[in-house]
Amino acid sequence: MKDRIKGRNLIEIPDNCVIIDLETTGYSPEYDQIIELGAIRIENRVETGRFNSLIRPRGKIPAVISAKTGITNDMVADAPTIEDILPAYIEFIGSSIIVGHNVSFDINFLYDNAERLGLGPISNDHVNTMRLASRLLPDLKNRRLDSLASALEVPTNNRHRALGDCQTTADCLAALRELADRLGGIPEPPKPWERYEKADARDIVPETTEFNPDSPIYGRTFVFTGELKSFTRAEAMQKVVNAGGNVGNGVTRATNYLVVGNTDYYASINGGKTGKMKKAEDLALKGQDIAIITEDTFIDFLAEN
DNA sequence: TCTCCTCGAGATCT
DNA sequence: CTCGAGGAGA
Repeated sequence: MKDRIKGRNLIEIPDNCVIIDLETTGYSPEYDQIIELGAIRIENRVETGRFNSLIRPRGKIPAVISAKTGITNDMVADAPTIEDILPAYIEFIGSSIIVGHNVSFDINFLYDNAERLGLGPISNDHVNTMRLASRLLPDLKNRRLDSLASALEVPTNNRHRALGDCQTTADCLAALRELADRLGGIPEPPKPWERYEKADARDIVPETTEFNPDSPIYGRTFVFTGELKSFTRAEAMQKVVNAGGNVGNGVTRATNYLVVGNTDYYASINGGKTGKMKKAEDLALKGQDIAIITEDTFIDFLAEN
């Protein structure tokens, strides 16, 4: 891998920045070339200038790229070369914070071309709108620019042309700023354990409408305690409702089965029984149709479904 | 059960 | 970069 002395990757929504986008002949800064440069300067949240130029590469533009961008060999026949135009582009950017969608892609192309032409390292601090999207719109199905714009109700024009994508990114940045203001800031990324879905019985809904009435799970109400080995608690609850059973968070008069996972930790600090286990035993003594079963028995139930 | 870590895989850009 | 799996320690 190539070592680049780049600026800092910031998590913020700057009031002053330059939004950039490049069109290239491919994904590799080493083997592919820039065929269009675009930039929009933002000062105090207002556009104060833009830069746009097609670039004539050495050799031909691959057909797949022309299909994607609409940039053809004819269009760049009279365009300047990267050597002609890059100094002006870098001057336009100046020392501003650079903003872009997956901005490392664009910066890497700029960095390598600038280095090759003796124009010094591109060491500007930068903001990646894809990262902002992860923080502010964590439920997005994907983080492509189209999806981000759609979620933020930002119109997209001239997609896959440099200036068009700059404009889309600029509009998304403004919308993300509003969203951040509403949320009181940019949220921290979820901790690894926070990425797992919480096991709240009220959130579990069946994924099917066809149940087997002969299943030992059908029509019965399950509650879990301890740490399950074969699946998360949410997954186990899902399996129950998918088999026509019900789930609860705690042991009640409606509970038929208490499934016990690994309770070693509690066993080490308590009398070996969780509160749910004590309550289940209590209800069983009072004649309730409730049984305490192991995770293995529960798995057997699933197999009979 | 809660907290926190590492590792590999997948995503995104043209 | 983020996410999911899996494990360590309390």
